Amino acid sequence: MDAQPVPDTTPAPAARPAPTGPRAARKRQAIVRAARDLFLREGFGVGMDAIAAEAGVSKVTVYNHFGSKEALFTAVVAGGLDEPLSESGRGDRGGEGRSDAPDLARLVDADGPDALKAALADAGRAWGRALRADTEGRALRTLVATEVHRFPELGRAWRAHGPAGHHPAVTNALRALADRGLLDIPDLEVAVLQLYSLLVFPQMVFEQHGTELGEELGERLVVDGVEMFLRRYAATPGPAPAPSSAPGRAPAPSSTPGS
Amino acid sequence: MDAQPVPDTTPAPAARPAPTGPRAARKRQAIVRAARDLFLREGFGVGMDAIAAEAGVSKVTVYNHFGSKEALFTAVVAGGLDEPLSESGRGDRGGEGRSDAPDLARLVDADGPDALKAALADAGRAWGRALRADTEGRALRTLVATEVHRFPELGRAWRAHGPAGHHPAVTNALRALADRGLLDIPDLEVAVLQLYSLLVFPQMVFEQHGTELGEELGERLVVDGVEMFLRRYAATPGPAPAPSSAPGRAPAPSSTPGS
DNA sequence: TCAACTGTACTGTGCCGTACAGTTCAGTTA
DNA sequence: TAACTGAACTGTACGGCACAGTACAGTTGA
Repeated sequence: MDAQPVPDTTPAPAARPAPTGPRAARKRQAIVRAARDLFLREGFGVGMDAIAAEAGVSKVTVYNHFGSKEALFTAVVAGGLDEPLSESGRGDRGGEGRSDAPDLARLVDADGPDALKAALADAGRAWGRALRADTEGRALRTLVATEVHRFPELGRAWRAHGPAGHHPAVTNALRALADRGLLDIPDLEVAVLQLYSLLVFPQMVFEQHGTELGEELGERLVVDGVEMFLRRYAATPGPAPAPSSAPGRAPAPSSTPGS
Repeated sequence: MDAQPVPDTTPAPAARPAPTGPRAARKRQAIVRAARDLFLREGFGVGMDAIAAEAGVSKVTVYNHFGSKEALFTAVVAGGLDEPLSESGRGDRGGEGRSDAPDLARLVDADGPDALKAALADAGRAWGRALRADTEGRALRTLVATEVHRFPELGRAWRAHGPAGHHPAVTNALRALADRGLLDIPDLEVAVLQLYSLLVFPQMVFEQHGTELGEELGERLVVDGVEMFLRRYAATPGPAPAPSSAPGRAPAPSSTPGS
């Protein structure tokens, strides 16, 4: 739009300095909430009047808080990305269970092959549940995917919330399990991706295509995926399990798990 | 919103009967092509003037062929879905290689574990290449995902082109391999999905998030994914490999999305 | 020859962003 | 507690712009 050489030294020459105060905070939150709902439901083409009306706020107030529609959009998206389903109770249709993140502690604390298998399957089910409940997140992803070319500044926050979002936690969990001799993982990065591939990616792909991976098929995929993952990475009980500097705790697991 | 009793009995009272003739066909094709390019690059918000200009055609001609912008959009999407990268040579940036579909014949004809492993890896690489080259398809998917709520008629064709697009071919290939005793697959539907999960879904998920699964990491995933798949499903060489020539156990023909 | 196409100018509409006059709220001082 | 004050908010109306769709007279091509 404007290619004027705006001096960065004067960030807001004539721009209102953004309202402050307790009431302003309430209004601002209402605006962001309404804008998110409408953006996710109608797309970026929704009008500012509609947003202001939905927020119960005058359109001028919207422009006093966020200088432009694009600024509002980026604020909404950035905020939505960092607030997966945070405590702000969305009374209507938001996710009910707090099962957003699977219990990774149970994973690392697994003290045997059977517990590990159960913990992995539970993690897969939790991921599936979280994905299924995260309608907003899904809409947000597709919305950003289409509009990111017009808002390059979103690229960073967008990429940060890609599939590598909570990789570190899972990576650490798998590494801990490998150090304890329960798993034998030659390529940790690949193993993490494979775990995701088997347990969560199918649902993501199906959902992105407007289809629903059925409940029953999802369960079969989780169970069989865990089976597959463990058949590949479960440490063999015989030889020295942990080569790294891990506390050499003899695991003594059973033989290869049955079907 | 609108509850007006529009008489459906007169579907096209004054609508032009759509131009015919050899010239009209050329123009029509040019319009569709330009519209697809612009829709995929700019989104549905692109102007009709821009589309007409890109097609080298008057705007009136566009409206003579397609009565409205929405009709043009649906025509473009429907056509684009059914023409993945068909022979119509897209000179500019379209996919170059004809590697769209991996060589499934080589898969079924594999005469041993090593050949099977190589064929699977090659299939994975071909899928990755096809996905990487299919920029249009990716943009089309996200575009439809965002606009499908405004064009419900697209839902059917959309869902049909989900991840289960070429499931049947792969399913048949795996079944043939199982019948020949090279694989031991208890749940065929799950096995097909797992093969996809390991070989192609990672790239799809990363691409949908604007990230790029690097070439090198992709190769590691293919190699390791094939390893994992075969470790799970390779028939044990010792005992009787093939239980029977009949499809041993494909009990769940549940609502598989796609044909 | 006649249908299809072109170029331009036009109407109408929807929407972003702003101006302005009046009103509500939150904190401060007496 | 009560009056005061200024920032924040409201409602409406408007400028300007972009765009969907049309009218019309002239031109091209099978």
